[in-house]
Amino acid sequence: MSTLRDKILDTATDLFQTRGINSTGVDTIVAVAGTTKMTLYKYFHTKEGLILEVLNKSQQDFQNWLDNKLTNNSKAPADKIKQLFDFIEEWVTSPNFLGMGFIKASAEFPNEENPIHQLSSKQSREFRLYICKLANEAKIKDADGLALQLSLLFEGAVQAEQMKRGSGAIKYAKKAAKLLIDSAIKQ
Amino acid sequence: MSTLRDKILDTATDLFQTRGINSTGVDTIVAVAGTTKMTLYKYFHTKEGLILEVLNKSQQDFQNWLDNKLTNNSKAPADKIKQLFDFIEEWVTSPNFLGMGFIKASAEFPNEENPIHQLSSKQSREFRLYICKLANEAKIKDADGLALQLSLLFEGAVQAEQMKRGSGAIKYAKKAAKLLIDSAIKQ
DNA sequence: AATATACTATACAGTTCTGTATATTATATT
DNA sequence: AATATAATATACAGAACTGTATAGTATATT
Repeated sequence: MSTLRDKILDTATDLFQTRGINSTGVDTIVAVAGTTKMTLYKYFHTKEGLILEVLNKSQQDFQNWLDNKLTNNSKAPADKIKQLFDFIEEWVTSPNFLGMGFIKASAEFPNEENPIHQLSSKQSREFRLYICKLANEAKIKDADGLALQLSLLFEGAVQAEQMKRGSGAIKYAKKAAKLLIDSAIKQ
Repeated sequence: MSTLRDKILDTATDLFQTRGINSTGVDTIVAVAGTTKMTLYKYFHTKEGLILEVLNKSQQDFQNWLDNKLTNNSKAPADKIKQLFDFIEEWVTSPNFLGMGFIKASAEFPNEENPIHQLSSKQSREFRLYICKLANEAKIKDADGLALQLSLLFEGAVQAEQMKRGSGAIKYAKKAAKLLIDSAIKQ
């Protein structure tokens, strides 16, 4: 129920996204969150622990948001995968959008042995499996293949948007996704 | 003619890719390169200057390699764009592959005001324009749109491969590219 | 032989970083 | 009223970081 813990988590999430993880010191985090290091280290034993929690929460928030959007708006199971990129567009073009946590984290921690890298990799895999579930529900034959292709488009579009806000890349990713989905349905 | 300058540049390129840019100190670079900081700072006035040169050289090397592959193997201009992802696959699956410099750099320096971020963004744009040139030579109507889509697939596939080596993502990116190119040709 | 050039060795200034130790204050709970 | 809990304030250890100052060496060039 500690609101201070959440405040630290939210502040770190924002600073990591806007300044980078390695470029954000714990001193900055507590200063912006309006608390002290003692409190930060009480809740998160190490900076690495904080980073891992930030990544986990960000991913959960995104997945929950997306899943709610899909289940509330799609009637038939086949509609879900067709609407996927509509909601991704909504997410990417939102003024609050700051990028995808696991994409940036994996770049900052390129070593595959690193726990942060491993979590990023796991989150990427889980998101692909989520798309795969949608493809299976839509009775698509090569669900694995389509899911991988769509996840590539997704990560590419997010990457493009991270590099240059308002790039409009998501519009074309949407078109490409439509084409790939239609082609996969026909098979 | 200075071979020591090149040695520093090559060492930094490797360390930045394998350990991350912010996680690699100049002390580490000179130790691995077998020289001293005085020499490094003689050739590269700041660490930022070194980073910018590393990014520039990496991108030039990649673009030259790709362009040579395409001009040596493709007879008709329309073949070039069709073979693009064959050579990208060759590049990505090579044992020397360590990722795409500008993708990682833009994640480590997310601020759009930062010179390193700006160079990354410029390199991404230039690569897309290169694909666009190929699409135009192949007389594709919506060359801009196709180029953007292919660059998204490219960046997504590289991102996937950076996260997990041997992910096989490039195989499916190739299939998706084929589909998108065929669809763009028909229009 | 004298001199310029390239490089090395080393020490250090000044900052920033993670993480901890210590002491104090405010707020609930019993 | 007494006591546990939560948070603050502050200082600091110890390491790592960028960048520079100083002095010395090795190799060409004139």
